[in-house]
Amino acid sequence: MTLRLYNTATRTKEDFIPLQEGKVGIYVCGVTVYDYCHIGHARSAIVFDVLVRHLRAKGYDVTYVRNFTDVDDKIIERAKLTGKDTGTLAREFIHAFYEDMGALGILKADVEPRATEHIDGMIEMIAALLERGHAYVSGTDVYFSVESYKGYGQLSGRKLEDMKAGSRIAVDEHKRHPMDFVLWKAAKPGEPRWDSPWGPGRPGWHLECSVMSNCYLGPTFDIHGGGRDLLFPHHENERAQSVCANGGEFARYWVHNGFVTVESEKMSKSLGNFLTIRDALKEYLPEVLRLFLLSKHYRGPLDFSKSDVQSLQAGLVRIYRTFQRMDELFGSSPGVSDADSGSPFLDRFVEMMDEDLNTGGAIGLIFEKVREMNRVMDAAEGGLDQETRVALEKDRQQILEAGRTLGLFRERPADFFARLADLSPRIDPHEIENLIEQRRVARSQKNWAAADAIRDRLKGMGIVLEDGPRGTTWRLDV
RNA sequence: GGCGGCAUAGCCAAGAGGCUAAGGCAGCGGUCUGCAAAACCGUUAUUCACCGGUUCGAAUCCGGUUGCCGCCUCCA
Repeated sequence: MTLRLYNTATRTKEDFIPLQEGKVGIYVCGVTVYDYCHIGHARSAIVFDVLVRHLRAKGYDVTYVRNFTDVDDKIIERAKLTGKDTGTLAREFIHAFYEDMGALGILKADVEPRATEHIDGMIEMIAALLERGHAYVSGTDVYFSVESYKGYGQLSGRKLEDMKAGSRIAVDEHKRHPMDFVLWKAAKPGEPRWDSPWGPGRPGWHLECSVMSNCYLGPTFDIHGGGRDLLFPHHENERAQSVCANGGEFARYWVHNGFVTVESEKMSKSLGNFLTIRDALKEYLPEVLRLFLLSKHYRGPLDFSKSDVQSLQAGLVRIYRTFQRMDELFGSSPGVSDADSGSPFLDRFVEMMDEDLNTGGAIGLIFEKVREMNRVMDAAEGGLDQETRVALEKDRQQILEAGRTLGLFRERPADFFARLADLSPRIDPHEIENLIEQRRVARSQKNWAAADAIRDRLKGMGIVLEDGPRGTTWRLDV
């Protein structure tokens, strides 16, 4: 089966055929490390994490490159504000990035280069662009000339003439064309600087991705990813530089993820709805966020609303409850040889994922499977025969397999529910156990009124009781 | 002003020419239970923003209308 990917460059879904059979090179624009990552960064990271996992599950040998932008105007500005030097600031937020993304189960990329490690390569690329007539020195800076590249605008689907007419482009006397962009920027006093043939300064933002992708993946590679907003100007500029300097095709498939809004509003610091990953993790479990962010197709916009996240949480709870029920029924893992191939469920799952990463549809499949498993367990009230046990375990293994691609179901059910309970710190297990014991006594005397009063009291505390054959258990009402 | 996207039940969301329009959440009825909870069963869109067109056949393709949204400036 062939993966089909929507290619922003052609605006159509295409069969994914890698440059070299069996191998995939993918470059994803990472973050600028001057602040904590927000839920939008999380979506992007998860989308490409899932893309890479899916490619690997399909047997591809993937080289995944994701950069850190650790020199940039915003970092310099933030460093000034906090009195730190830019290197320290960048290191701190790279550390925070790993903490946040690690919590969300996002795998590390194979190569995670930092812009400041590739200054030499950037200087070389600027020299090459100057030599080929695609760049010019103006004052203390070096600019890329967009008019020197006839393909400029092709990727994002715009024409230079249209952009010239746009009123939002600031006129800059140093530029030959308003859309020309800086390749090398002279350092002002106190700013980080590197020596170059054009004087001390720092590279322009777009340059690093051109240099690093070329360094690790070559002048032509398979997939380039990033947020929708990076399409223009960043990706357009990146492509222009790379094609002009290296002569390759640059990226063959462009994959862009849609934006996250919060309660229907775009995240912005002025609105105060800037939701960081670490804040979101105070309220929701990592897998709840992950499931939520994957519940909708990656290309569309996604609104992060409390009620929608909670409805996905309720669904995830049901899935884990099913796993827990199996554990109770026959221990944590009876061990099933996964040798037997031929799984209609996994075939359908892969088929869904192959269709431009239809994670929403794939999740639907998982829920159907979960219902089927519960049905089987309901039916086998008296006890499970060996055949049924094996079938159930096989089902579980298949869901876990699908979960490995989505980065879900990594927890043991007991841990999942414990962590869920930990998010509500107000509860006192001793008090609850005590009340349950009182209720047990009342129930044994068939004093239903007293028993129900206790249950109502716990209900008011957000605790739900479940009376089972082996006594009463409690859980948080979710 | 330029370019692009989206509109499917109470909410979220798959489906991209033809089997009864996935799935989740919420609701309602039922099985189970002392009563509940959980789980399961049933139920909730004769219809996919609106109007035309193409077709034997359209939620899916084409044109138009309306309404949201994004990018065009640093941004995942």
